[in-house]
Amino acid sequence: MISSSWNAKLRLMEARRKGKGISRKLSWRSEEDEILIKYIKRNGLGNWNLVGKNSGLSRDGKSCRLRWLNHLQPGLKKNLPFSEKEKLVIFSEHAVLGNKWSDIARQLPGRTDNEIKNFMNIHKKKCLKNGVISIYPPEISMRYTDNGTTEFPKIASSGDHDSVVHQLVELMDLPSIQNTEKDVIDILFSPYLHNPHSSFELLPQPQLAAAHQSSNTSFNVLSSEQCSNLSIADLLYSDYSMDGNLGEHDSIEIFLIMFSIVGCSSFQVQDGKKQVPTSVSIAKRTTASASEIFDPNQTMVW
DNA sequence: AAATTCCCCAACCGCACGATA
DNA sequence: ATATCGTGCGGTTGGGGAATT
Repeated sequence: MISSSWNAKLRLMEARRKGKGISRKLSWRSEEDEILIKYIKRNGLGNWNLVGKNSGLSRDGKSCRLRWLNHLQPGLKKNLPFSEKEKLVIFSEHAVLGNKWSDIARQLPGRTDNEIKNFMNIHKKKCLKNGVISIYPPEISMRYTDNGTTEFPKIASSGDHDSVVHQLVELMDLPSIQNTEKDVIDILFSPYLHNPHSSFELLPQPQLAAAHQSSNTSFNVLSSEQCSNLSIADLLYSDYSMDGNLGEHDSIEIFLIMFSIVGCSSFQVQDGKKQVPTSVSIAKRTTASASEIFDPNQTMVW
């Protein structure tokens, strides 16, 4: 067996020879793969830290685990591009689950979470580059827009605000309230604003505005017109945030629902009157998924 | 042909969570 | 109740090959 410390030395020397200093990332070599495979065949899967210590590899348990799961375990469809069917599953699941890569991977035998994550990240990047607003194919997006034929509840968006809010209250089975927008927003928000374990980060407006200015990648600001053409899933799971003045006829229902799911960094109630929020920013979603928030028995189905 | 930029993927990092001592 | 350990997850980074200049 090749001494692992000697291996490490060789690689260090190689890195120095290349003039790049010491690399932080060390690619796995075929000899290392063989050692790991042999070790697991002999000892079975168990304590990864012990694998790191006892296999003779100069790798920690985490690194061994990752290598095994993503590259060495049997049954992986390595080097096979995603089929169209697999892509559809990814988009479809992502539209519902968001960045729950491991959950999505469980729907696709032979695929790993890392693979799927890379695929979606590259896909999102391409969409952004090509000016494609929706990251989902039309057949997926359709399910989550109010023009779609399924699942997502329809609310007349052309109605006056009170009627829209009233519909929303009925739809969400909210307790009887005055049905003003402010009341609705208060109710939708309260679990997140007052829950110490809330997974939503609420950015103050100036902070978000500063983030917009200082970053050209992490925030992609959409006009409200663009927003109203997007599916809910896009709004939730792509890297968009919204910032801007909402007009009278913006899709208030989308925003109200989004407030409840995503969290809203700020809204204004002007002159104490009920008003469509005039200045809205949506903070980035972190962990909770829509299905965790809504009772599936309720009218709203995702 | 050489230098530079782009892009993809593998590897790493930090954090959260559950089990156990 | 608390500390520690092992595991799993999602976000991010860097190496290196491909494409472009």
